[in-house]
Amino acid sequence: MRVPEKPSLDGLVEKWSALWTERGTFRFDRTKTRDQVFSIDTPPPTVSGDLHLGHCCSYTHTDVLARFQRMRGREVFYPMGWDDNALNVERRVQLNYGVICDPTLPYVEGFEAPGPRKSGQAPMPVSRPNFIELCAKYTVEAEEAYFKLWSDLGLSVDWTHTYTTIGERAQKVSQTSFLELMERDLAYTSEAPTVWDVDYRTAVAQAELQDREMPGAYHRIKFTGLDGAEDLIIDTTRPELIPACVALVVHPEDDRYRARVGGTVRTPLFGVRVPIKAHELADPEKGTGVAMICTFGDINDVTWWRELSLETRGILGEDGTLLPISWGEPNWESDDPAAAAERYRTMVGLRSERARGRIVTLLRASGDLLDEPKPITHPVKFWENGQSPLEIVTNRQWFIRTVQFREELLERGRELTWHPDYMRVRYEDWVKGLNGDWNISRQRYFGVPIPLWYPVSEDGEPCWDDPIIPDRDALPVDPSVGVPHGFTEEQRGKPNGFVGDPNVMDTWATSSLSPQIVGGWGDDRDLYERVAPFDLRPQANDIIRTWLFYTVARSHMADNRLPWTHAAISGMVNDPDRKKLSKSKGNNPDSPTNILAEYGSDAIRYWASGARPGGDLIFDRNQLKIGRRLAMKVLNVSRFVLAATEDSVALAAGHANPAAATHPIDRALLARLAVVVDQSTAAFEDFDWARSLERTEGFFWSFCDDYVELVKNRAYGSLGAEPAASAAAALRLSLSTLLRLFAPFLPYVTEEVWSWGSEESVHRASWPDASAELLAAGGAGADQAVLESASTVLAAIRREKTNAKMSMRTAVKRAEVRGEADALAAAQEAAGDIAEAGVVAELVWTAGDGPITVTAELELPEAG
RNA sequence: GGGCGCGUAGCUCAGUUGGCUAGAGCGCUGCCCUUACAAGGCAGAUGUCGGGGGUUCGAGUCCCUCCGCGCCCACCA
Repeated sequence: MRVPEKPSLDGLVEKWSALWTERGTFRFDRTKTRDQVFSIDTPPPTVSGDLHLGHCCSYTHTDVLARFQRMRGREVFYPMGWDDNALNVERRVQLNYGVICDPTLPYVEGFEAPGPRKSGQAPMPVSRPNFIELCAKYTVEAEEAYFKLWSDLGLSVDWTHTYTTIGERAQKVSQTSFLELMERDLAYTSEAPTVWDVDYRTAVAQAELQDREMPGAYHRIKFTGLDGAEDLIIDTTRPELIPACVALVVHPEDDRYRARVGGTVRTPLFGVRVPIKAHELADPEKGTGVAMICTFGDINDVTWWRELSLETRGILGEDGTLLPISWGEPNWESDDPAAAAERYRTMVGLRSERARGRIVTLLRASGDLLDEPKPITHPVKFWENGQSPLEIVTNRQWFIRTVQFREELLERGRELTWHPDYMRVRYEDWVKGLNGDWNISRQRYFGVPIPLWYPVSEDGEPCWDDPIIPDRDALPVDPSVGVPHGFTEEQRGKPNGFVGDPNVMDTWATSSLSPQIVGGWGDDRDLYERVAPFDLRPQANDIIRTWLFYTVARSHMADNRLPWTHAAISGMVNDPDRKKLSKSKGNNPDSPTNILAEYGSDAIRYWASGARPGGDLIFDRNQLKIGRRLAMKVLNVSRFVLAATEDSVALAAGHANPAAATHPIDRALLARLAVVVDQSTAAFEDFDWARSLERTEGFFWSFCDDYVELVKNRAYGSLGAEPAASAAAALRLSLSTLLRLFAPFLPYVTEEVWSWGSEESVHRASWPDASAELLAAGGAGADQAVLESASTVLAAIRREKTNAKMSMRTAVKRAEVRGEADALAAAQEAAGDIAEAGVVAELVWTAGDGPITVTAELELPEAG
């Protein structure tokens, strides 16, 4: 037993993080079988973002659950991954190194990046391989920072099972899975209207869309009626798309326009004849009830275009600017091609917003703008990390089928156990609202390549529908570098040669395979069978529609089962004004590293663990302070218990003398603690870490404030050896139990204290068992009222002293305790302890009515 | 527009199937260096449980309704 004189929290994080690693405390034992294992499909954090407290929060929740399961005897498979395969990384690299990728450039050996660019300075174009090198460099550095934080936070991860989503193994799994889906026609390519980010020049998926309130304006515009028919008036926020107009649409039931359906009008400025169509999606209440269909302004346009079989007049290029058009040619017929061309010429090369300004001038001049634009704010779709509104352009993409599995995926959602249960609704809403298959191709560079080549025909055209598939054992491949069987590099891009697919996969297309990647699927069947399907998917609620949904979908398609049995969903961290923490909002209080240094890991974990499953958490320094105080209290009370009871009993559970806790108040304590253990355990089994902590903490403070105060002197031996042994047994057993109950939450301080009396880690100790330990040691059948009543009497005596403005050490000549008979009798069982703790010479018990009251006659100090 | 969650002390939150005078911590006020702990301890004050209606012997808890906040989905001409 090595109990320090002056215990301290300083240095515990460094000390124990290092020792746990050195001793392999959290190493996964892969000899264990599936039923002995508890496997966790840990979220791989996106390493491109800034570290913030939200990370600390949800990862703490996972770790707390992992530690509980480990102590319960499960062999915990708890790996970590880094999601470094992403457009997000490219964004950061562009910013940090001042470069932009230009795949046409050749590789430069020993390239030095210019660094963050100054305002007005253009980014330096670099080759694709150079760009990827920079991405790799960036992710390595970023991952070190993440590792440091996770390690300091005390995550009990087995770091020998770490993966990155850009790593070779992930690429292989991702490409293998893609090819399997392709073989089964569950992945397909198609040229179609695509939601497009014009800055990053890539497609994005439905799940990555985000609405932002943006200023806009209604423009009231006249379409000319033909053959004597009246003009039709529309309201639009996007007049610049008039050249892309292919039809007008009204609701079939709208009497104002019913007669016009099937007719034709002429577009303003460009003189194009467009049909008037009817469709239920047209809302008579919106604007004039007539909508302009353009190819394409929004997702509705795509629906109308498809369902009404309209023409295509695409005017937007992949960079978001208006393309040149040959007015008068097929598909661009105009009643006055020369005028159309003259007007349109001034808009070419502009992005939507500037083109809009330009066309308003033109419309005003032509008299087709009937009113001044009426400013409004309206929601506009953005890529969640983008800066410009999304456009819709038509090009070739790869898709994974999801829509046809809607019902089956809903069923999977019902099969999964959600913590909390109501999070299932978000999943169901999302699945019900799927409006297209999952677009997995991204026109980017730092990602898992689509592992395909395409033959090039005699006339130099790639045959997109006839891909050349690599051998499975050659995976992963990068088709921009590798050459397919039967071809040579010289044939790349040549007639009768081949081209590589230029695209990479959406990051979710790889991270949705995290169970397969980390579980050894494909390469290590033995491991996979020991861990899959996983027990737990922990994650935050903001990525239910992406990561959770995609993982369920992939598992359903590949294995026809759920990837895991439980999903534990965390909330978000908000600032005190309930706004999401975000650097751009300037409310990111401090880096987690600084917070860790200031309050300590246990304090952060305490704060994080206060969030219920699914519940949001408010950043609150106060809670951090309390957490630190709790850790300090654990240290101090442990010191007292161990020092005061040394040589009485051994610390570890099972070594306590079961017969030793004989005193009624000690037995009452054990009985009460037994209830706490049962409640904490039940809460944990239901994945409710917050409740477990709350139960333990509540007990702990009353243990310190009341019980320890009551029995302190007796434990020192003031009432003799046998009463002291009883107190010592109860104190030690309680401490041992409390340390283990706290261990998942406060791993550092509990490990420190545990180490004073044990060579083993508290994190490999067994979770407390109420009946085997506490009830067997004397708690069985004990009257808990003894502790409660004795505490009440002690508090009343303290109150007397406080009221008299006297020290707690002040002696009491005589104290009369009045109260209802049962409570009195219970307190009387602890008379000796009360007298010791209150420094009472004579205790008098008087039965009466009502709650316990005490009248104390204090030993007043002599005057002068 | 549809849905989910939330609304309890100045603040952050417990209050599990309805049951004694509604709790904790922080903050506030006062007292105390008490040999585990002064970056501490002890004690005290503090509430129309968002509003209104209903069921019940009894409602913070169940039902209806309204208000407010957060989020998700849809719409976004």
